[in-house]
Amino acid sequence: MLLCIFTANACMDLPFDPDQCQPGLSVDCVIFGFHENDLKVLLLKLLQGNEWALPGGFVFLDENLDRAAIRVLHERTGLEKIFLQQFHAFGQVERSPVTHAARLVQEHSLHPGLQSWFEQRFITIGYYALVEYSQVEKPQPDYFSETCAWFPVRGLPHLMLDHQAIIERALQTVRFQLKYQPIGLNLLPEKFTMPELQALYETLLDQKLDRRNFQRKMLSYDVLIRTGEFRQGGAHKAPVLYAFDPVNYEQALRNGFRSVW
Amino acid sequence: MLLCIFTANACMDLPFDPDQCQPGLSVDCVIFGFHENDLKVLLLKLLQGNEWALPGGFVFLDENLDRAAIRVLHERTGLEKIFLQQFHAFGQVERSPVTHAARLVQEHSLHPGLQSWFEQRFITIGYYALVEYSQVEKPQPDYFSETCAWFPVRGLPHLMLDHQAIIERALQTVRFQLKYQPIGLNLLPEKFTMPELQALYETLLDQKLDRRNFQRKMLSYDVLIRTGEFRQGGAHKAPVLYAFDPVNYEQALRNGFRSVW
DNA sequence: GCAAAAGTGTTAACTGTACACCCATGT
DNA sequence: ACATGGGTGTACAGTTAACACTTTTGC
Repeated sequence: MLLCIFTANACMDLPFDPDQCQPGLSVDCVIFGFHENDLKVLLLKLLQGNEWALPGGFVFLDENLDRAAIRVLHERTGLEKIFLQQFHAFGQVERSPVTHAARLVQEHSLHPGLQSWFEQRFITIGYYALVEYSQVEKPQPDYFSETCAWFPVRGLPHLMLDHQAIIERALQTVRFQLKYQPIGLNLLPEKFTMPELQALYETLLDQKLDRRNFQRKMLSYDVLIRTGEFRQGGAHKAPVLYAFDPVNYEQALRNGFRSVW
Repeated sequence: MLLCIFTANACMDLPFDPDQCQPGLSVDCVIFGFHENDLKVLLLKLLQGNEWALPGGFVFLDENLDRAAIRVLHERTGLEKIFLQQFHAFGQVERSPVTHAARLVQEHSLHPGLQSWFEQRFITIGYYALVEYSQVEKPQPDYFSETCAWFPVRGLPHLMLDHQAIIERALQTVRFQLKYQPIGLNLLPEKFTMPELQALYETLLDQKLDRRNFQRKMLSYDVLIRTGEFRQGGAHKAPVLYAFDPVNYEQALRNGFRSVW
């Protein structure tokens, strides 16, 4: 069977060689972007079908798991060196129904030579990324999809398989992290204002925060550097521009903000 | 190749049928127990060899990932319905060197019919469990091992592959959780005293805590029930026995102790 | 009675919350 | 001038940390 796929690939120019991939394993990336006070997720529209899916991919046999996730992210967004975190392995049997591959082939969304590969039972490792929306100029669809676009997390289209649940879980993880670890690096431009950072927190938490207390608490975490510059051109008083202190940020990521005991 | 293993299994009575397992995937359980103010981990000693390993296993094709972890835990400890949490997927290429299986066969630790199965590149999903030491009467070795025993986390033997790193990561996760979520259910007997709970925290954190402040803070989390009974027979004043409130405990697990924002 | 372990209480320092006030900018 | 967004300050409430005192038990 494996040999058969390999032969198929040799003559049909498939996008990847299943024989070179870890069987039954995939990575899926929940790529969050922040734009116009709205949290967005990057999704792919499958060829021919009406379903959308998370950017994902397979893991080459000689490729580290994290590397595979970074590769997927890079192929879709062109970004490198961004914050990418594994958050959960999804391994329910029901998440990869055998009928799924046949349907995709029928709808001409999938090359028949890959049907058996897609009929495997898959476990997927979920990663989430926080990227700066404006830096992603042209999201690239992959071999299986026709469009790549941002969607607000509160207005997602119909998603393939359990991808809705994967996004939910990623959001939950991000919200939890928000309480105890710093967040915002890679999700905001290099220099940003305190109100912009606050807007990010308010969006993620879905909750209004007090401007003045937010500023004080944020500064007390000691992960921000006041650049001395200001955001000019706004309609009102020019706000101070901050940047993250990479060293302290990293440390806070590891240890958490508070030593409760 | 797969057919070959299947045939082998049919005539050689192997402990599992590789054809019925998710290829290249395993689960490993870091089972923590608490005894004599010491945090222990349950390990298996491989047949013939001098190496120890985490209790682990493979995932049947029709078995949920979590189920597989629960099964492994149950087979080793006899315990059911215990707190088991997935914490990380380990997917470095280097973690499963191809030479490993050959060496095991050479040392007669592994049946030659399984060599090719073990030569795959494996991704393992790490789970950690917190169990009550005394409830595990007789830890059971599996097909590949001769002994099953507890080791103090500060005195581990030489471990197979990257199992040392897996334990480290599990410990780190538990310590982080300790700050923000309740812990101790399943790790302590049903009824326990405040000093016992404190000893658990001190062991996990590797740090002395103030007895009086600990008690107050712990009670403020509202996850403890004062049973009204006392631990008799000690050399000194009989301490109050507490139990966890299952409902509040569950809730605190989900939401964390503090709403920081 | 004493030492050691356990329960309860007090106070001062710190942290968080809810505001008030002032400054800069475009209309 | 004034509406609006932004920076800084203050006072009160709540929480935490440090430490004292009392109770119980075995020797």
